[in-house]
Amino acid sequence: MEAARTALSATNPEALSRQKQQKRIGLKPLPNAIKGAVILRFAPNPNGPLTLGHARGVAINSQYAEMYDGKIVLRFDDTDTKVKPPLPKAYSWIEKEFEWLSGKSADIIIRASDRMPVYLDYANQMISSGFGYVCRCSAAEFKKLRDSKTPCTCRNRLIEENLKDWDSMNNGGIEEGGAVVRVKTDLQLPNPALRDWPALRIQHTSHPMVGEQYKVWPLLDFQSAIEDYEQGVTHIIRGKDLMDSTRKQTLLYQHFGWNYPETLYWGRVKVHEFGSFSTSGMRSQIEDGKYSGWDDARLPTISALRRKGFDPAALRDFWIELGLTQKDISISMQTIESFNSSIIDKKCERRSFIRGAKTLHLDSSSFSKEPIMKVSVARHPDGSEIGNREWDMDDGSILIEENDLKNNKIRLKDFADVQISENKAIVESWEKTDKRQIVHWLPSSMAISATLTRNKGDSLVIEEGLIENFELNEGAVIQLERVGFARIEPVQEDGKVNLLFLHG
RNA sequence: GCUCCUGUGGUGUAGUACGGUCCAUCAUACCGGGUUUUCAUCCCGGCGACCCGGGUUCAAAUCCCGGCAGGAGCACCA
Repeated sequence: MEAARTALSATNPEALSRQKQQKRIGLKPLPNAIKGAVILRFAPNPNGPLTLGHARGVAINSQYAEMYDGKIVLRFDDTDTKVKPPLPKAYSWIEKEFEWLSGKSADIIIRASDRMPVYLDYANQMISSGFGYVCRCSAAEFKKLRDSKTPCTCRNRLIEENLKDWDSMNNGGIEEGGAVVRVKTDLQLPNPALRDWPALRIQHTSHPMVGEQYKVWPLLDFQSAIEDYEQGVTHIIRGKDLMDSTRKQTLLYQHFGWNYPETLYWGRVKVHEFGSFSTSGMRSQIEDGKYSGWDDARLPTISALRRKGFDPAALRDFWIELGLTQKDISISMQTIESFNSSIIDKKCERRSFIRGAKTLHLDSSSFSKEPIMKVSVARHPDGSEIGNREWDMDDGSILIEENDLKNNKIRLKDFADVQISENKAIVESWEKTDKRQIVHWLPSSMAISATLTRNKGDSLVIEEGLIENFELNEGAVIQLERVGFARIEPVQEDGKVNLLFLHG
């Protein structure tokens, strides 16, 4: 060690006196990014609303857009009508969710299905120029040929013949599965996924947005590549499962003489509590009635998180802290919740919620002749939310949780030390005099019945209780004292208050 | 099978391009303590990691070689 130091002091003395390592804050710089000239895109399939996983794409892309004064394109990749067909309502849901998550709407919004003429035109160019061809082989036949690096018989036909087949693909003359358009690549490429990859295929099913006017639809690798070029996208950030897609698209760009955008990847994310996010899986389970809708509290959708009361800034902070690593990771909702707590705690008012209520009669006779009529407690302990909640004591009957009756000397929070004796709570002191347990409570006259729903794994647990009837505004996120955060759901016909548990 | 990616504490993450700043950053979780009229918040302390093996070097988390482990793609899905 000493020898190393002396060697160092001779050759590289400044190395001995540098600062301690700090953690980099925020996202690392984008490669080759010019401020003001960055164009990013977020391209979901509108087969359902956004999930927690999509939030990563929104958060990171919009953060980079902000860092570089760039633009962000929201593009609906809706070119599949069979496997993951578009859900018409999802388009506007996604636009709104994007806006909610990023705090502003996308700079440009486009639907691939509206851009079909562009894609078909490029496909036509590709065939006319000879770097694309119509392949009539079945998928299975082609796979065999591809694996042995041999061209299929369709590959070397004349351009005129290809154009003729292209026309009949487009006018419905060829059945679904009867032909695809392939991009010519080097068949000796070591990566089998890249050899003469398919760019467009036939779908005769009706598209929910544009109907039956197109018989040929581009696949993701082609549509996305063309559209990125058309929009001038400079940086693509996508999952690393799409690495081969980048390589395929780069080959296509070479044919067209274009430069491929800078591309960055992230790894797969699982959340302990939810597993992975499959929009189509959720969709079928909602249709089967297993979940009440996309905002069912058990689902990892943005709509469910929003309904529970997550703050979009917490979601953003969380994803930006995770950054852009290519590692496959498994994270816990607890981490997201702690981001959320730190944002919402200071602005959530407190309310008392009593489960398993036990009625006691308050006896303050040894302190005052007159019964106590009013109690005033803070909306928030730190005064971040200024003001008080005014409680009307009425006949002096109060409620506490049965669980809190284990001790017979307790402190009613913000009120009095009491001794429990049968059904009486006898006031011993107004001031806090000892270390006895502090419990939350409520005058009976302030109580209104309520339910608290929380998701435990894949089930919903509903607790009945009584909530403090003081400014219960629909949609507000409040902190139930000694319970946790919850959001007030729309009031039902029976007047009952429904609370949806957020987290502790 | 072919192709590609990734391995830093319980979970994430910084540092790796150009080896010394690193007895390795920060957060979260957990444990302990303090403040507080909530089991909330806040504060303090603790805990605990460079996948393995070689090599190069005065010096390796960082470079090289070889293993091992995990993940992804090879769809007429996105």
